[in-house]
Amino acid sequence: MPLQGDESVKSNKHPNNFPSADHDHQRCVDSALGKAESYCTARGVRLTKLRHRVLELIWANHRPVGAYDLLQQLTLEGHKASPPTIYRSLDFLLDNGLIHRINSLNAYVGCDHPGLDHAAQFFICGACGQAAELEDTKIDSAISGHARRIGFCIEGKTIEISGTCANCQQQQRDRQG
Amino acid sequence: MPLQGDESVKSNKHPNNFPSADHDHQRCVDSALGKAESYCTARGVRLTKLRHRVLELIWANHRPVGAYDLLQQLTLEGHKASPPTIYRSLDFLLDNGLIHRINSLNAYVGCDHPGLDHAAQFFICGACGQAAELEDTKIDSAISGHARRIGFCIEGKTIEISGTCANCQQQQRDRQG
DNA sequence: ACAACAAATGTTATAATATAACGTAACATA
DNA sequence: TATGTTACGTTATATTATAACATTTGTTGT
Repeated sequence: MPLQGDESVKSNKHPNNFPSADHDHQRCVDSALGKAESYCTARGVRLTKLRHRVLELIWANHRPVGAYDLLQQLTLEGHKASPPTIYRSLDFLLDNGLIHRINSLNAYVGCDHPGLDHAAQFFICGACGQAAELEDTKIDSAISGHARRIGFCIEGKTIEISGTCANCQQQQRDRQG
Repeated sequence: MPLQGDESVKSNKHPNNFPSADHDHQRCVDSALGKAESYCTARGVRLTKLRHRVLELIWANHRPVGAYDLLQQLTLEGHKASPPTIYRSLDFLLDNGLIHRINSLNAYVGCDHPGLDHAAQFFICGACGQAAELEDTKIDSAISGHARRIGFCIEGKTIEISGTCANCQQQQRDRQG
């Protein structure tokens, strides 16, 4: 049986949408920040030092993070910030599609593919706290279809599914026996 | 051509899910409150005077209403209420499926069919402020299907589509042309 | 380089939403 | 009617977000 590629190379593609605990997260961060930089350059908007740092803090992991958590982080780093500082950065990042707001958590999470006008859908694990962004065309077209039938003109979508991800379910089974 | 039923009888069934401005709203209220009462009796939980009144206030129209708006209403009625009062009633109503919370608005809206374990989906019109609850099985099965494929165990769903309803689009066209 | 304007950030105060903690009253049941 | 439970009252405070205005930083034209 031939080798099917080098299995020792950790992939950042997560077949179940949730990153494993041991994935190379630095690659996620580098990729996201890199894309953000080129995207802002291309659009002629300024990813300032502050905005860059806030985005980086949001990308600390795959968990949605609250505005005041970010504020605290900045403060720990010696940046004497107040709420408007962080909310303005969040607004910029939201406007430019670099992050998403999770309404059910009042929290913010990084977006991997800025700029695309994508209908974000989130699966959010209550156990590990991670949020997986997807763009399932079936979900999207089911919604668009319904909107069309009732003549509703869509402007924004909030699709947030909470529950337990496959990884955490497995861990819970392991723990129980 | 034969008559196709009495068209002078106003129906509370709204083909596009959004109630028309002139619908007989008292029927919505009576129906909802009636169902709530029997549902609570059946389940052996107490729809107290306060809870009943809060539910009634929420059903004042089809617009999601904020906790502090309800509080103000109660206060105007001479009930010296403070936030915990209203939030406890809201919690009760939420727990018993008599209302839903609209996460994207931090607001609460009445539910027409309590008790059913239904996956609520909302279309929310930014023009008239009304929210239409639906249960589109295609949307729901698209989400369930995706969850199954990634092994995600669903606990709760937030599906809130914002935009403009057909009625309001028509009004906007009338106004312009 | 400099003036003039625009964009971003700093700063103070406050709004809006929600909960903790503990005391009192109402209700249910034996 | 004693007893326990459920609901409600009350005070204080937590959490999330924005308004308004001052200052700094960056950009552009000259």
